[in-house]
Amino acid sequence: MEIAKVIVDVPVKQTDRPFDYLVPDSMKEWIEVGSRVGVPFGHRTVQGFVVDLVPRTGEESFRLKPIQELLDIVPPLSKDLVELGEWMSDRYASNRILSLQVMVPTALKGKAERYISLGDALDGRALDEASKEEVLFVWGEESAAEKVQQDIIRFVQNRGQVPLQQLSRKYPNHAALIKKLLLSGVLLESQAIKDKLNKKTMKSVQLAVDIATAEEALDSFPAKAQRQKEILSFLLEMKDLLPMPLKEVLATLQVSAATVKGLEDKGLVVTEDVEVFRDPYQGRRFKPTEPLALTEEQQGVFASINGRLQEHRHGVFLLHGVTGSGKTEVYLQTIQQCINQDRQAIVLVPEIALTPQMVERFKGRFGDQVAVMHSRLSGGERYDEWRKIREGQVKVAIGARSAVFAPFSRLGLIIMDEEHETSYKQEETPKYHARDVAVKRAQQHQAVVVLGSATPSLESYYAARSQSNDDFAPLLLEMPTRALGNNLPTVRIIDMREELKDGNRSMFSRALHKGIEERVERGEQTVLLLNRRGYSTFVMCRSCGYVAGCPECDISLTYHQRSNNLRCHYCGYAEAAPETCPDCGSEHIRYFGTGTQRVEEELAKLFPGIRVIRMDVDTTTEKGSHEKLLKQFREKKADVLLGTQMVAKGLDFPDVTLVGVITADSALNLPDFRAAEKTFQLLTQVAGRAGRHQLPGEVFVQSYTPEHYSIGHASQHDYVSFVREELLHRRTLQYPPYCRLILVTFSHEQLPVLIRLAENYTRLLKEKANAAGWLGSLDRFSNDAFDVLGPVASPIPRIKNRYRFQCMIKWRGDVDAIGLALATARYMDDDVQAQKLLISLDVDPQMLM
DNA sequence: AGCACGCCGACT
DNA sequence: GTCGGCGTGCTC
Repeated sequence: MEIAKVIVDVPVKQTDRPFDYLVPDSMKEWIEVGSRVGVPFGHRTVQGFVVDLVPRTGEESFRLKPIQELLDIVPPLSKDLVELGEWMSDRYASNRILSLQVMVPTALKGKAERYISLGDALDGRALDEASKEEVLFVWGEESAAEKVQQDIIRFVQNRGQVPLQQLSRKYPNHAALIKKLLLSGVLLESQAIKDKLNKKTMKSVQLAVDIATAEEALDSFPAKAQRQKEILSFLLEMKDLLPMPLKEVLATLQVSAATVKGLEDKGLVVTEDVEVFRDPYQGRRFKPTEPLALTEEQQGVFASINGRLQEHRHGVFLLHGVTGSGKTEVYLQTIQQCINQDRQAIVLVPEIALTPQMVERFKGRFGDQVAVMHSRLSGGERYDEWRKIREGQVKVAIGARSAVFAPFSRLGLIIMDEEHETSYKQEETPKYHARDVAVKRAQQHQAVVVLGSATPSLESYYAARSQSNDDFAPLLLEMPTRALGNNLPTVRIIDMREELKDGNRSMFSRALHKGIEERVERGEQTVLLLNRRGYSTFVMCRSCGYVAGCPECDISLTYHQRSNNLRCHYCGYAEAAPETCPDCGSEHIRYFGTGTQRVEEELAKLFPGIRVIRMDVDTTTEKGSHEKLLKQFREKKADVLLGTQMVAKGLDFPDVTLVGVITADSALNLPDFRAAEKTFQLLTQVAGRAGRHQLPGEVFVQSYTPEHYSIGHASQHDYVSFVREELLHRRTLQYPPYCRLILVTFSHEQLPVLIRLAENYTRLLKEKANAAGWLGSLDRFSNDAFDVLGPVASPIPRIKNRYRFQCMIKWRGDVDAIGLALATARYMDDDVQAQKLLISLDVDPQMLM
């Protein structure tokens, strides 16, 4: 007999440790590390994951409870994923259960359901014979309730087991009665874990006898059952594709289900429920693609990566390639090598719904060996794609952040495209960065990681260049030229202050205006980008300066045209859009922030008859709408594609010869040390959208701060110079990559309490760091450093009526900053409990809000 | 997180 | 005298 260590699904720190359970003999062969189980926990049943199995030692085990149920035949997690989960919990200060849960589809987050069955107070005897008197005797009740009691008991008896919910729904006014029946032992309550959704099945037809017998039967078939004969001969023809969905048989042969039933009665075929995989790409055809001949540059990069792959040795590569340099083809051919080794590959993309073209290329090359993990898939679709991976039906998984956990058993390669994207960092617990998880997973599997980008994050680039960072030091590979040999487009920066000075108050500069005009005349296309990061359409009164804000969060409300209301981004609060100022009654209330709708209106005014496709949150909420809009644009059903960031990513249209950025600098003023980096990345990326094919491209960037180095270097396509300048700033201010950050956020309902506790925390942290001899070394150029800034009010100082303060830890080298930050939070457990303080840690934060 | 146990107010 | 309010503490 073994003991299983189980992490239970109760995400609080008191239970954030393994609990011991006996493994019943019946499950002995089936329970593994990574199994999902239902266990009795306190007075209820909860779901948990087995993280270890140890031999039973004796005395202690008589106090242990046994595992109640095993929830899957194939364990959803493997040993290496369980280890990875533990690593994540340590690294990102997360509960163990949350780290494990994030690795499996949400469909497997089961919850206990209560069931009612007949208890032994009736001793199994039929109700009519024995129990009527007995039951009544048990509670000594009379007539009125009598009938209902009998009803309930019969109901349960007939079904054996009834979900409590169902029973309560049927007898809504008799909760007390049910309770009594439970107490007296007539009814019995049990609990079992129920998954969020079931496997989808489909009625299918299969031969019930072997081929020879079936053929024999076919020859001697009674003449009057011609239809049945047709079916049987069809099934024999299709014998390699059995079982075949019943629907398909009926549709192909134009027969009815009754005919099939006739065959079934003869014992020649059977119908059965066969598990089907929902395929979100079903019926879609992907143009097959053949490997392209690599350029010399691509060949060199491919050789480096493939060399390491063939050695079955872990390695990380940072592939810095300009837009259009053909990174994807390198990925594809590397993956082919990986598949040839009978190993599997993961492809990570920032947000898969935004890059349908990428999916098409992978599906086109590898067909149904590819599983796609979309954020817009339904829970069931997601689960099915995941099972294809777990059950070894596919060789390649492509998806966003969480695809890094794709449960492959022989992982050979992880590719992360657009490595610099912030969406790789999860903002909810566990706040992991897919890049770091990818490196860790690859280490476990002796696999290769390829980080690709035209604008690598400063962290990765610096680590690659200096080769000093011991955490991970990727090897730098460069692809500086475009694969098709065409030039990067000319970028022209337009000073909007000059435009204003010359009396042009429109949002389009004269140059951009002329550019669009020319494209429309020539039948070429234009992409217009509105950089709205940190921007929103807020409501302000021009008379008194009133700004509509959320009553529970200190943040301005966003105007939504479609529903004509104002909404809070953070808590969902909504109110009707005012027509007059609620404060002073003035009618001069205006909606600010240049929305895409306003640009669209302006375009329509300036260029009568122009066809515009607008792509923003308003027009892309529907499933598949994104793809649809892009398809329309590709088919030249519009002259202009107008949108926010989402138009900048990975799109490739042959007839786009002009890209316009309406306001390049709207992100530059944000309180974020990465503002310049983000601006540079966005501009570089959008500039890469133009002139990728035969036609030469042109890019116009409108800006109010054209002298800013991020705009200047982006216009020259000069990543290296930008990095040099940006690194100087980062070093001066001591920001990543020269140190690492931990953001500690405190929240509480009362401001004074919050401030006191936040200050306590910071003071404690400093004391401990001081005692360890770490503190204050940040300014000096020492290898080890630790410093704490704050506490200060968070950039959003109140959310859902809780005030927020934060402090920032900067550290580097050989100090256990994460451990210390966590230990200090634990030290304040009493306050957390008694004062209802919340402390949250974000290791290596991407957003400082 | 749940859920039970436990100790003090407004009701038959 | 009882129903029930939610504070406190535990869960293999």
